[in-house]
Amino acid sequence: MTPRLRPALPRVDAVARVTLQTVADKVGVSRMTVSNAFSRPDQLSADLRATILAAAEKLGYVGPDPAARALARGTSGAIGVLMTDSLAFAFTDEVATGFLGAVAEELAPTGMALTLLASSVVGDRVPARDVPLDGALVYSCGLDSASVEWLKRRGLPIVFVDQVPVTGIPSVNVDDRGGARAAAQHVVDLGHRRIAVVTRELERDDPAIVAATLSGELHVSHQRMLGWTDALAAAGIEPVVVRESVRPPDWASGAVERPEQVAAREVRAALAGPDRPTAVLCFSDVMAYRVVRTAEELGLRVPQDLSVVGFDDNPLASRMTPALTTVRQDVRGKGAAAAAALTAAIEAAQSGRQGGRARHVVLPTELVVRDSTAPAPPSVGRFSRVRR
Amino acid sequence: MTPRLRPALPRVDAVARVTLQTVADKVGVSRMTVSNAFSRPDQLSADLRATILAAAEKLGYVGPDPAARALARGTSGAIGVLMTDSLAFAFTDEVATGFLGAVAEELAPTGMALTLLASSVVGDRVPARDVPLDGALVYSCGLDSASVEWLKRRGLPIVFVDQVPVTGIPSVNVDDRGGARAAAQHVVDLGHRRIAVVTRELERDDPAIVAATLSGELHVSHQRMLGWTDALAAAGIEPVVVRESVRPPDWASGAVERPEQVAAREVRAALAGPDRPTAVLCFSDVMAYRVVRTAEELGLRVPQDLSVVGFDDNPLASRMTPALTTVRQDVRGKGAAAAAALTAAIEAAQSGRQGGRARHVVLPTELVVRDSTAPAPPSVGRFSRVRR
DNA sequence: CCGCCGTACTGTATCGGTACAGAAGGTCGC
DNA sequence: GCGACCTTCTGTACCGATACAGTACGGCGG
Repeated sequence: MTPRLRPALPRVDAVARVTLQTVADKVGVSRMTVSNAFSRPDQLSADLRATILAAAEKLGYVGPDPAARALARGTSGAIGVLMTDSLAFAFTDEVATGFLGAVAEELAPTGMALTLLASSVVGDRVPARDVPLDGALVYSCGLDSASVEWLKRRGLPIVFVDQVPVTGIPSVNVDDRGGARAAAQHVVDLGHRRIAVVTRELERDDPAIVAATLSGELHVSHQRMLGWTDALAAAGIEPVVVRESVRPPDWASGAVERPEQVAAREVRAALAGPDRPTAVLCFSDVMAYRVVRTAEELGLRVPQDLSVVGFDDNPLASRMTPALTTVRQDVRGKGAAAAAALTAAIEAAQSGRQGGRARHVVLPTELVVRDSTAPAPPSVGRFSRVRR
Repeated sequence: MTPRLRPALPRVDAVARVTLQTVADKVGVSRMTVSNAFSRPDQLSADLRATILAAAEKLGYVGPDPAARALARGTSGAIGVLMTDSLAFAFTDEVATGFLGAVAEELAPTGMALTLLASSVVGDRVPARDVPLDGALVYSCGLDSASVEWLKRRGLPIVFVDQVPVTGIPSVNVDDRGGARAAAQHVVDLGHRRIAVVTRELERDDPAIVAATLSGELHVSHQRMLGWTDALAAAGIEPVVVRESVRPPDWASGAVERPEQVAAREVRAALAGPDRPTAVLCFSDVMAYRVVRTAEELGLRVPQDLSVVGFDDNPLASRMTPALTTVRQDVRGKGAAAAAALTAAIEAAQSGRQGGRARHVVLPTELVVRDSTAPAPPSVGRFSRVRR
């Protein structure tokens, strides 16, 4: 009964559509004058403008159609943010909300709207390709880089955030490596020698993962790993590594556990052994939170038996018990910088300037010591021995 | 030096713009065929399509321009959410993030983007009027209703959330009045007789506030107030009312306090008197949190000296100490219902049906008793006497 | 009285596509 | 051998505006 397959829109012309022309005919002026009445009031006399506006009101004309205006002007008034597959992430993860809140605040004075783009593809809809936009932020995107490609190909002004910097594209990053190094050095300084690292999947056999790592899709994970090993290697320590998959569970193939459940199981196994680590460095505060809970379930006290360090300084870190030692990144500063860089790029593009060299911003990180780290417990277990 | 005043976009035609026509000329087919190659692959032979795609690639054609497509098809692939003035609110308030997260999840299978619209007006940019959209959610908008008017006038499919229902426009609400009634009844049942209410500004002399209340801009505040007084009046109790302004501080006029600071001062005054209330009903959990902190500063114990009830069941409510007694609303359910209603309305509009009567959904609320409420303390003070 | 200028409005050419109704040519059934 | 029919393309007519280069005209200085 209902013609579903056609994507087109058989307009609802109960009342034949009212356009500039309708109004122009009614008043007896040119279409252009009506356009000016709405968009460039200084171009016509106040009297005529009033007449036109009145006629428009009577006819039910509501002003220039946004889509037509976007086409003619070449501007749509919206800025995109390309996110990980799930849009809900933008509202769920406290680090993401902090970042986006700052972006929104920075954008407020420009009067632009903020369009959240999923990087997933549904049917033949690809938001990054199909939605009218003036520019976009690419924020810590997952494996699915097709959408990033689309944004680039469209020639939109874009800014990379938490992605590997690329020449020609402005980027905003955080000193992930330095922060991770400080975290690792911290536990080393506390005397820990058996140390585990819990992070996102990295450098596995899966070609897609390797490619993603190399191409910078997993840039942040990579940098933090480098930072940890900087400090650990210098101390002659080889960490135990637990990796959490970055792929969503493939329910169809019989995988019934979510990635974090799998990781939790592995963490539990690592913490249960006789040579269990005495310190754990985590990719994020959320992961650290799970590690602390797992440790508690195993009867381990944090920090007496196990030290745990997170990353991000998520609000969760100071809220949880024990308060988490972590590496703070200035999430809001990152958002503000990204938004500023993007508006600058958009303005440059619109004013014809080819833009003066893309800047690459790297914001500092800072170790925040709280209650989840303590000196290494006196050695126990047959392999334990403090070196030096 | 730089032509700043012109809003127009002097195209960056370093390379003359590549369009369908360019490709068509190159391949020697009609423009329409190239369009079909990209948008309706079933309309031409695989061979020709491959040829066209190859030529397009070589010429640097990236696919149909979103703005032009939006105009021609009448669809932009984005759904708007009109928010309170500050967009940052969308990422700051935990109730809002819960709602929007659910909206995003419900929208995911449609492949639509989510555009956040500030209701403020910057210069001559009015997002609600200027951004191409397929439909919009109007979420608990503040005083500034001009943007709502724009959405309505554009004839977009819209859904009201936490606004007063209007015939012809689908709406999703929560049983605010019933929830507030339950909250009030709860403290009455606990024996409280001196009760305060902390809410948003309502029914003041300011004509704008009155208008906003009547027109439903402050619908939620109004309903909750009605619910409280339902129960309190039945018990013969007249509450003390503290109102928090809904207007942002007018720094220019010398107001140096934020509305919540002003309210905090008034709450403090109310709680400091000899006939201080023994229970406080709050518009939101966030307000309740502040009341608890203020009480503590005054040396009052919650709940022994003062019972406090919130509203929303914000995650904050179960996180704080003492855990907050509150009225739970199903924020995620609200988001899912709103998104579903909107997609239905959009489909109806696109398929030409005039849509079968706008539905008005009201979701239930539920009193959640935690640790911030207790029986009224034995009466003290000269006016105290338990009635009945 | 003439040329110059500013104001107010108009004409034309896009902006870059899509929808829909053909047209051309080949296949199939009888 | 001929018409129905399918596949594959094409032509035309929009979608609803804006930009820019005029044109018309009244006032003003010389």
